[in-house]
Amino acid sequence: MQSIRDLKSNFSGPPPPPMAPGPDAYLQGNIRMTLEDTELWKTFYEIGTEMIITKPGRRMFPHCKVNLSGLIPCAKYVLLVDMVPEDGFRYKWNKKKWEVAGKAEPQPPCRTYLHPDSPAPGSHWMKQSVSFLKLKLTNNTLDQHGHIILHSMHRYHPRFHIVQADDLFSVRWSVFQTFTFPETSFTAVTAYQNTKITKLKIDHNPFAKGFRDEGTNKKRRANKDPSCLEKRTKSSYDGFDGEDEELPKRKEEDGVKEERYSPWDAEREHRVRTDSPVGADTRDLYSTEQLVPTPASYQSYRFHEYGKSPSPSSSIGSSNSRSGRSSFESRVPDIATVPDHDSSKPREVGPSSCGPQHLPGPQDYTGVLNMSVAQASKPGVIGHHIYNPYSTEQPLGQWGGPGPSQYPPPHHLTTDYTTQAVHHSYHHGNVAEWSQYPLFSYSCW
DNA sequence: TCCGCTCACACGTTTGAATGGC
DNA sequence: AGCCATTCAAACGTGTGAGCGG
Repeated sequence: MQSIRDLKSNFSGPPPPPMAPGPDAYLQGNIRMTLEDTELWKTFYEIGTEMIITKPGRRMFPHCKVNLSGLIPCAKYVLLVDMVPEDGFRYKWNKKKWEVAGKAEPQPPCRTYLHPDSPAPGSHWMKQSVSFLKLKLTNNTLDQHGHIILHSMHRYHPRFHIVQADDLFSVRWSVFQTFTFPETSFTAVTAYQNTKITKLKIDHNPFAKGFRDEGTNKKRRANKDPSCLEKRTKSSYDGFDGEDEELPKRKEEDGVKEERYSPWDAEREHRVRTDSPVGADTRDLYSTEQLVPTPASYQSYRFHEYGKSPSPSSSIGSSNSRSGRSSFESRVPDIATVPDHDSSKPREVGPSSCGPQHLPGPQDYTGVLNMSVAQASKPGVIGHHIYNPYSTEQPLGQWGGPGPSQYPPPHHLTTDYTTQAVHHSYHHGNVAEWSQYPLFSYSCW
């Protein structure tokens, strides 16, 4: 786990460089990704972000929104997000802080969320921030809607992947550039544990406006027994003396206060001393870039110096993604996307140096990528295959030690094709083992 | 008894179809 | 006929709190 001090230095680092790179920036493969709403994310992170997971699926708040630069304007890219366990533990909320409550449960089926605009030209991704608003988290391991499946009381962080690929067919042959942001890590919960998080969510999430104190939601509260209301108000905000004005005020403070990490203090120390079920010796496999076989010439411009990354967590991590190539060839990713494909939103159609751009509408990759292009909510469209996480091809237990059939030779990535390893934009002390959390579930390739 | 999970609920936001004016 | 702005209802997203089960 990254130390608090390290984190602080990351948070208080220099402001990101301008998003518009120089004309030759992309020639150097200098793809950059910055997280939006970092102040908000940090505010949550300082307290210990929690994300509700429900059976039907719940959006994240704050939701993931990133800015991209350094892409080749006319080359097409696919954007993906998956969730990676922070460690191998299950947690419990004990009064005012999180504590380790044992080993993690077997990892649920690995899901990857495909941004609905994918694939789209680099100019499309760079012209405005890219939002993953509709990404949903669920604890339903039988989920058929393509939501990302997580375990409650476990910690995760989102991982963003940029793949240069003309279509989803060729994703598997392309180079992945992977980005993570330490402040986006969170604990998946079925009900909020830390009342400070509840209040933060209510204060910042417009959908929760009805629960704010400012005079709204009178009807609901009026129906409550005053004593209960008092009790709730007292307990809910216990220890959180910040009123609405506090947050903007805090933004003006420089850096991050160490004491705000208190929810994790004990746990952090514990984890440093405790062996992760996934093993600690592979932590340096947590690479920024996950490489998939591709012609060498194709890669030449894609590798870059990550020290320049504008990520708030930019630091030099380590190492190559090592992999066996045997598994990627026969598997396809389980890619999830939102049911309501945003194909109706304005697309990149204006003139550009790339010539006319036609962003594809929803495409039917069924049978090719085995993706749940989650039209599940639309009767009549669901006819095609929807990924079954519990098919015989994928038993549970990814974490506890996958069987050979489940995880054929170490990785689907091979050093044979990696011209160069690129460091991750940050390094946790005990991040989940990379090999255990491939971009795409092995069951899907 | 404790703890985690599910569900119904009330409330607010978002979305898109319908309508009317120009 | 076409465009734009407004209205309105349905769908959706949210946290709450009671109840259930291990």
